[in-house]
Amino acid sequence: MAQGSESRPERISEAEYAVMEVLWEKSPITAAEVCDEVCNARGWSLATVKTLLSRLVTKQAIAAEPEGRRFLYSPLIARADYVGGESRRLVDRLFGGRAAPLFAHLAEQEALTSEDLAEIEALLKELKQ
Amino acid sequence: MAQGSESRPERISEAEYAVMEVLWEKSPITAAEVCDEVCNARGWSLATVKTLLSRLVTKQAIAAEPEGRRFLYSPLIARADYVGGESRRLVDRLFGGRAAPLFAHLAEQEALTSEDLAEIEALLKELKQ
DNA sequence: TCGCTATGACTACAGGCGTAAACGACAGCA
DNA sequence: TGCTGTCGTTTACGCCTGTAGTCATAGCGA
Repeated sequence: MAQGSESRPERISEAEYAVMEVLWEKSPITAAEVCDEVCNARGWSLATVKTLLSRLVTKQAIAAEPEGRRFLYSPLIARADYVGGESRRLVDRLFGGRAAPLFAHLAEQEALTSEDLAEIEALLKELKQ
Repeated sequence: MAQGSESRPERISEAEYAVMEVLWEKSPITAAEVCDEVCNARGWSLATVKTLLSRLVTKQAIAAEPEGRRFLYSPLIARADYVGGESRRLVDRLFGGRAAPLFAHLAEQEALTSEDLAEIEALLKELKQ
């Protein structure tokens, strides 16, 4: 890890993640626009979204650029990075870093569609060459 | 929602999970024995372990059976259930329930050892018949 | 120019978590 | 029989999270 001190990705909570998803979908956007996307779905008020945005700014997960008298928010961390990090965390924590057991679990739970299987198979083929 | 009230698996926090791991490894055991296993590794005092055990009992994740004047604790939920649930949560939250993208991510991050690949391949073969 | 309105900052508060000390009961030893 | 050490229980407390209200303010329309 070493030098990555100020880039430390402070943990993003679940509510915050919902906001991030909107920004990843479309950015830069205003707080009101974010609210349009999630307030209904989650039963939030605009105030809640603003708080979450502030916290994300503090955590350096997003940037706020002044536009007139309001802000336009954009993600600072890539979706792939976050998702990758979380996946890794889970695999490390629950499966000792090994991906195969995770896969076995999903298979056991029948959480894998035949589509999934086909895609994974294709990926495997790709990885092997 | 309705009826599923008492079977609701209350969320287990990360610290609690560390305790669960000990119980899954060996049970029933006493609080002191749990402490032997984790206090050093996590820098906890016995008191902390006791608190976590109580909370787990409240959450009905473990059972406390009186033995003399102390308790022997045992897991009430299976490791596989917990692990499976958490995996599912992650896949749902981050990948819309699809396992293939998770797999793709792990592959991209080179989080897959060749061993993993072999195992997954074997599993795939099994699943296909 | 003056009040309305949209906007971010600040404040709030309850609940969960991490960590632990204090307390009270009790069993065993002296 | 009284002390002491061992248990589980209770209480504590600060931080993070979810959720939201209030405040000051800067423009915009009248």
